[in-house]
Amino acid sequence: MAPLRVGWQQVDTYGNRRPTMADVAARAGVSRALVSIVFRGEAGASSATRERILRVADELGYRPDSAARLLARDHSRTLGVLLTLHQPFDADLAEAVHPEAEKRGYDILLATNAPGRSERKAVEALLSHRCEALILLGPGSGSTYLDELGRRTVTVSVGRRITGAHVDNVHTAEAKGVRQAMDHLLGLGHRRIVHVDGGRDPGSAERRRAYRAAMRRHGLGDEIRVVPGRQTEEAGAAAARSMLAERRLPTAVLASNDRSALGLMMAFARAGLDVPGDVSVVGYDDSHLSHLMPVGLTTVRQDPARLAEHAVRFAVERLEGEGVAPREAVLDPKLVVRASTGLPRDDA
Amino acid sequence: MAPLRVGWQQVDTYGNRRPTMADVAARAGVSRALVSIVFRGEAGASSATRERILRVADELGYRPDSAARLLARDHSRTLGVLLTLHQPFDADLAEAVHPEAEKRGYDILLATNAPGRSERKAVEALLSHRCEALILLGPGSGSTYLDELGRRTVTVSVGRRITGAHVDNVHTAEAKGVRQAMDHLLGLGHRRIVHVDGGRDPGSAERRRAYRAAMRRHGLGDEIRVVPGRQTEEAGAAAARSMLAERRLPTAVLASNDRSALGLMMAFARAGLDVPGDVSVVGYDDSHLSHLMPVGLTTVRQDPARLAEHAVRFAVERLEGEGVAPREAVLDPKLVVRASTGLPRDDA
DNA sequence: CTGGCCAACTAGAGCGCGCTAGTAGCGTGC
DNA sequence: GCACGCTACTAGCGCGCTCTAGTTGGCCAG
Repeated sequence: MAPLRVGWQQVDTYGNRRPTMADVAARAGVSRALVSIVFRGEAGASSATRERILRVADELGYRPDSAARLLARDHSRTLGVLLTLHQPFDADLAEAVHPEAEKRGYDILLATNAPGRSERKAVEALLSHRCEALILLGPGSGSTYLDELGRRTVTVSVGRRITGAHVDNVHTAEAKGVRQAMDHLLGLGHRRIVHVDGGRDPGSAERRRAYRAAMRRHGLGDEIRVVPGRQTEEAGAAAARSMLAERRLPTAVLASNDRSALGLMMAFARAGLDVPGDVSVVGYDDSHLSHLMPVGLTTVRQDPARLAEHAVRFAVERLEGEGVAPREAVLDPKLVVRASTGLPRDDA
Repeated sequence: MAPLRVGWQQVDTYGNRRPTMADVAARAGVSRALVSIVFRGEAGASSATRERILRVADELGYRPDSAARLLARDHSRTLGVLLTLHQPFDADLAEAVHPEAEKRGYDILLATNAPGRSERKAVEALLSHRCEALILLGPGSGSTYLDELGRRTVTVSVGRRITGAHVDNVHTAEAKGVRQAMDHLLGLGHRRIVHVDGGRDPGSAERRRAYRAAMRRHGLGDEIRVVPGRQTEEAGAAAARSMLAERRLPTAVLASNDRSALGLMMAFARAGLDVPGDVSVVGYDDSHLSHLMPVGLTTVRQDPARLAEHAVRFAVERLEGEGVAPREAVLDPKLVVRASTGLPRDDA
């Protein structure tokens, strides 16, 4: 005798089984396959039948089951996105990825890394859900792991350039952005320009390097000063406090991103310093806060929509084109001058 | 003759099929069922076999397939979380939900609503992935829809109190928080206190009501003034500008949340006003920026960890306990006094 | 020696879909 | 008249797992 399955699955609070394709097919008087055709939007059903099936499905409250779909399909048509919830720029990116993926007929699955929840774990979760490609927003993992990952799965790194790994890269030309910012500061007459570093956060290494290069190019190698930090308001504020404590206030600060710049400005304000009267501040990202700040923040704009567009395109083209090699897209950033930068103070 | 499946599924960039339980079983010389038992951590395998299976799985790089698992299981043990990426408080909550769910053996699936991507769509996505319960962070949908949803699926609303719908509610005692804030302001001698509203954003209605009640209770019914807004920095700044334009500056402003308060403070600063010298500002949430602000923000603290804990507990208990009715948890907020509030200016 | 019990393990249906191979029915051209 | 093509539809396997209902073998009591 056939074994009977006792526990029924997927019941609502009334104990009703949730309807499946078979239910719709039975009620519409057609085969399951035809319902499948209709729901996939494929050719092969007359418009009359199509409408009837959709009507019946609606009556029953039928919704396709992603789990079953994922399992049965040759291609899951799902992109996994890894982000850090607390990075507003990641939110901008993730939001831009959505419509871009939809346009190409792909679904999105989100996973987050947070303190206590490692990036690897989040990636494993995405892969276990059959994501065909991964879009990693500012991944923190080492390039060895990412290389391994990139060979298993189509992988795109956004906002952090991964060298020597089998992954697509999409990022802005950090060096170019920093150079614009530095030229702007140097043009105003600043010499004692400090860089508040972003530590291991995405883009930081490139920005730091570009700062150093710009200083040297202008014969200011001796003035190079990098204050350690991270891409958070807290770190920016801490950096400001440490500069104040050391009584070595520069005339200008180039922050690793807007959040750090925001922290800097807040701490300077607390100390009674005027921006840009006493010290100029430049950020990076052009987050939505930059133009709201009491003193509008001069910053380097990155365009999340275009970054997202390239990321999705790279992923999809590599999934669909046979044997396409990983590529790199480098977008041009643009300096946005607002009120947080001005002439150096007199005593300097 | 049996039809042959041509397209193989889930291949890596080398064209290798990803290993399944059957592969592990074959290599370890056991049945698939036993591998399943081991990976589910159930009793019924000797520790020697257990270790061997895990070793073989590791050698092959086997990872369980969530899609298949979801499909086969009686209970998916998956909670769907809906959030707004751009709300930092949602990020705090979502981050706190994760470990709480894990502790109870549940998985998390994230979905976001964004401009252009409706909440319903996000919810449908979660349901299609077989989430057993939904944890909605500040849901924006109407109670009719949420009621319908709550009867189909175990649903918890966090941060927004939904009345008359079959859902669990977890939120702070908004009235109590606002009352504390108002008592603080009134105690300082403020009378002309304006509320900058959060519009339809979560918690706004309760906060607005509590503001009105507090004003009336102190015989200040005539002074009640609600400036429309939203829970964003932009809206706060706009509200500040409109107050300045009307030349009717209150002595204190109670904002709907910290983001709005931040916008207010920035706009006031731009206008050359001193906080709290010219105007006091109170926020809501106690986001991590509150204590970094140039002038520390007086605000009402909500504890995201405790909110998350209750939300997960409600969901899980209702899933596992038969016929448990939806409940409500109301957590006590706490006023945190910092530097953004002080005595009313003299002319008032 | 027999029977019973338990721990360790296996067989195989089925979750809800996608997809290939097939069929039925109906013009259409010669 | 028949071959042909085309549209509209169906049959049924298999995706990788879970889970019920077994089976097997070893050990011990009677």
